[in-house]
Amino acid sequence: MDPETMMERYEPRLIEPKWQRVWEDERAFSAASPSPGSPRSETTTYVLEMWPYPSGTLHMGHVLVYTLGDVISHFRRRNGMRVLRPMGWDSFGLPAENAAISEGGHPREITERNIVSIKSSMKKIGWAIDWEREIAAHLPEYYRWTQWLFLRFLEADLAYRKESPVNWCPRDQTVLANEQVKDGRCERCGSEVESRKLEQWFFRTTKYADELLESMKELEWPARVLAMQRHWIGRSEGAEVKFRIEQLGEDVPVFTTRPDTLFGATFFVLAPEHPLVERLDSDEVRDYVRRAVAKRAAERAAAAEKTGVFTGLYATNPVNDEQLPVWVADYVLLDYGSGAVMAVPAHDERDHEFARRYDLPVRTVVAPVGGDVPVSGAFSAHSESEVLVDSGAFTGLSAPEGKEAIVAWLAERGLGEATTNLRLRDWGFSRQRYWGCPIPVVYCDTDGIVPVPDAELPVVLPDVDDYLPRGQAPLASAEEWVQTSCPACGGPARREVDTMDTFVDSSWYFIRFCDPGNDGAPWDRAPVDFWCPVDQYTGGVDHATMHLIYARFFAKALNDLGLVGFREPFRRFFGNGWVQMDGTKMSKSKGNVIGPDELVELYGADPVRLYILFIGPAEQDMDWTEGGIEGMTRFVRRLWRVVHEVVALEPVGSGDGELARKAHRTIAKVTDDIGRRYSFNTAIAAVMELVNEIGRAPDAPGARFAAETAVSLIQPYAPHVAEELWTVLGHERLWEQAWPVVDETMLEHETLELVVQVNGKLRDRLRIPAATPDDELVSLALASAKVRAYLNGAEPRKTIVVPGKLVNFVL
RNA sequence: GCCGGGGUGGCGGAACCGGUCAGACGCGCUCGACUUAAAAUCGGGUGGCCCUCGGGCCGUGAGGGUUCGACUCCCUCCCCCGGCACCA
Repeated sequence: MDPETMMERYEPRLIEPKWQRVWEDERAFSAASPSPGSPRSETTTYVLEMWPYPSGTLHMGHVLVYTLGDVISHFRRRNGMRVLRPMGWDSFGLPAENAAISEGGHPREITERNIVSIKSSMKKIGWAIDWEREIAAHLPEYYRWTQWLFLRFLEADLAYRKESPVNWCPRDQTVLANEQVKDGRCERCGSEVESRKLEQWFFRTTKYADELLESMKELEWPARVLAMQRHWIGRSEGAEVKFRIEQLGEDVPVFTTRPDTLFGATFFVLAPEHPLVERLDSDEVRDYVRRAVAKRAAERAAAAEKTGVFTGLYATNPVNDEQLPVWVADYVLLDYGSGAVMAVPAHDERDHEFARRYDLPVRTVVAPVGGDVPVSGAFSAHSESEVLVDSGAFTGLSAPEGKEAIVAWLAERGLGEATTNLRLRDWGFSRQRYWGCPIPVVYCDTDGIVPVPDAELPVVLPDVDDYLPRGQAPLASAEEWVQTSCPACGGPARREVDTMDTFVDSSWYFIRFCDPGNDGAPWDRAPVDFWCPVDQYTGGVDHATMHLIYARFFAKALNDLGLVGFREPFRRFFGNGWVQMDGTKMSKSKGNVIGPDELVELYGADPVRLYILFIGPAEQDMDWTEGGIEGMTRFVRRLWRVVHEVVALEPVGSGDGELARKAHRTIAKVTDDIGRRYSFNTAIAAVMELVNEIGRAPDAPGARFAAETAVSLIQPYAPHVAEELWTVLGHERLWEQAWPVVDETMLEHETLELVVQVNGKLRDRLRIPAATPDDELVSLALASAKVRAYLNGAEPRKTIVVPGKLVNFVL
């Protein structure tokens, strides 16, 4: 192909590899480490997207999230900021292990092969990534420090081991965190989750529950994500009240958010799994419990009817010494509150339903002021404006006063106290699988749980022959590895064979990026203090109650351990939507799946990058269509042509005409859309408008300025073609050029359209000089023949003037 | 049920603080130019209804309201998506 033709046609295959090579040679996007002691400043910025799991190929979701991050990082760099924008691999986890099981091979080989392939795809899209900081969770030089951090958590009692009922996935043969169970099913494979009692490792996430809620107000995160976290943590205010069961010699605590209704309690309920239930000597109760426990959680939740059985026991209501029959019922959950409730059927819907079914009394104790006490047996929802009735010495108090007074009365007598309850559970992170970070402890008959000394890290994941999960961790079969000596006494000991949840790896990876090569510590404080916390984090909202809570927990814990200087890891978070291809119905079996590699091959990286952000608002789900990408190719070609036309015609001067004004308005719009509004689609539309206008008058004064502006503004989205056209325009190194600056005086049109309304209806539009003083607008409007026709000689009752925009006459 | 987000042309979407006949930008469709022809490209048109071709009326899920003026604010309701769900 001769040079002439190359100049005339847009050829992504030629220009994209060319510029990718230049950036690599120039180390254009490598973030230099800060010099010792250099302080973090306003112009330091850490831009990060959630690191990918290295599955075989990229998908369009990756294209969206990393292009988004790319636009932000280019934009910030060109606005004079020093940008850290790294990439790494969340490379431990089940898919590689499952692939090893079904196809043979080692998860490590599969993972590393995938990394090579996915990285090469990423490079072809031309993302501005600092590849010199690449890290991977599965490498010993990374997981050594995951283990090291675990040991610090263990020392600080932020990690502990206990037996507890856990979510068990029968298919993946492993424990799942609560966060990984959706609708009673395994989030990953969809199997129905079972409950098992196992010894497990936990992180004490609940210790930070209050702070996790409280510091949300510092975060610039989408409301939906914060709402999800708030609900997940589920803090509720109430009281713990002790009910004595004399026959068992026990004080049984219950949690209630309605201590004001204590006088309305008419029975008492224990969860079927409650420890006290085991002590009951009744065939009827044992039989009921067996059936209730056998039901899986999902079935129990879906059950239409609440069921239960009377135990023959009575519990004493501490406020009036009434004897309440004790029932065992499946609607009470063991793992919330204390696993027992006081039942107030008049003021709790569930208790009411149960009371109706088993014909238990319903006693109203809260009623509207001055109103009638509801008919006995009715259910009444709570209202803050109601007062206590039939409540002994507390009768007549308002509901909030009653709450306070009753709790105070209980507290004085040691019968209860104000407390809060959480829905959040501690994070169980033991996994009975192979491809994860080994937990660095040993079990010794004499010394119990003994941490592996720091000097012996990493505990290297040994090779095993058989990854097939059998309910015990595959590592248990590596007998030589398992047998070790106790670091404390030197006697025989066995290694922990469970591995860590991969969310542990991803709870601290963003810190490691600041000091990726450190082999003496997980990180040094200086580079971390310089870059962290992450200023702009981007990823899927599906991680709202998993990764995004775990990482926040880690930041707080690491800060308390004195290891980092921040307590929130991600100041701003943007949650991107899902990408579907042609209405989700693409499938491998139909052979109509087109991946990013083929699209880049077919259309070029720039049109793909542009289109993924042009489809719609990036926070919404979107649908990729073939037709849409072709439109984007047309736009890039039009830009290409327009720039060459402008260069050939050599329009004189920057001009102050409409084209230059349009360019300045576009700068303002694009800057605001990218920098403040996260409105990536409308920024592209604005540049399209500008290019369309240049195309209509490529020889007009200001055309050259407008063309340069268009190329400069589109660079974060389409860096290859922008760089190429920048050289056509006679410049170089666009990626490090300052972002265009708006001339405020150029934002207005030379003339503007004055809208004239009569009674709010548009009746005429007048083109007037932009500089027309406001007080002349009315007389100009009145001069309009059309307007006079509508006024019909009448004097306007009222005249509204919006400067520079409209005049409205009200008759 | 509770919490969060939405309902705008044939389609994706725009309208940012209540103010330029709502519909930017793009897709699709359509007419035209170029071509032997097609593709590509370029130019015009494209919310609905009526029309004497000047324009008129209606129109942002439904119904009310506030306002000179409402896609935008308030009330009532319907529908869709996401999260949680016997959480006491």
